Amino acid sequence: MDRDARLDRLYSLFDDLERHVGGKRRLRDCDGYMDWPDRGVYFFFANGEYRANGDQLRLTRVGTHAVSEGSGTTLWNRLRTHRGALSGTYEDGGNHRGSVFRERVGEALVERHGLHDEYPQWGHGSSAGRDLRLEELDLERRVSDYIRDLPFLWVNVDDEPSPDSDRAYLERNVIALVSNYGEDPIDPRDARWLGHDTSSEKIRRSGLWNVDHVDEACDPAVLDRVSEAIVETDSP
DNA sequence: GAACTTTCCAGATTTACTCC
DNA sequence: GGAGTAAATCTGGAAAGTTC
Repeated sequence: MDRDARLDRLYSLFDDLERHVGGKRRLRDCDGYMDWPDRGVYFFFANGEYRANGDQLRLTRVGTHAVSEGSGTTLWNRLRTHRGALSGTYEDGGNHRGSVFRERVGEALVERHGLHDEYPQWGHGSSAGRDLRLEELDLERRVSDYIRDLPFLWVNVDDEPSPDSDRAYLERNVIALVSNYGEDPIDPRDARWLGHDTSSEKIRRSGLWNVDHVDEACDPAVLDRVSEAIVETDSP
């Protein structure tokens, strides 16, 4: 099976998954009281951007969590980090220093709109004080707007936290399969895709908001593992 | 050292249960 | 059904830990 055919099967599996869980969700419509699996892999799709075949939304980011021994982080814990704060001091903002997805989206917004002078510290360091975070709040809100509007799916993969977990395997190999980095592009990104403005060559060339695994080879067996995971996934 | 993930904690919110 | 209470869960925020 060539890469084209594998991608067709992957997206066909996403169609199955969507039917299985009752449709894609958006983070703006989700909360932690929904019945999320404790652990899993999530797939964000581009909003309004379709594959070359014209009827399937284009995958834009793959992620997971609990890939360290002993980790207790849940799937929702990770998703809400990407979603950002709903209320409080940083209402509708978030913390891009806790979510590389947020950081990369914000960085691309800075590039696209020439905001370097306004946000010189964006992405610098692993924490920031209150004053700096308030200065960055407007951009955090724009990032939240962008991410909360992306349709996403997830699969339940609840094995023990470890770098060798099934979650890590799925994440790594789905990224490797979809990535256009070093490949003849399949489903090339729309010219308006925000990721074209990031400084990360891996994001621009892979067509994904991912940096890790975009230049790796894909194990074809991952498609069977995705199929198995769909069966184990319930609607929240 | 940079990039990214996980942990911790205090306070807020929701749910479940009991009693009237 | 409504009020009160306890338990469970979620939240934002900050910083430490892990991996490469």
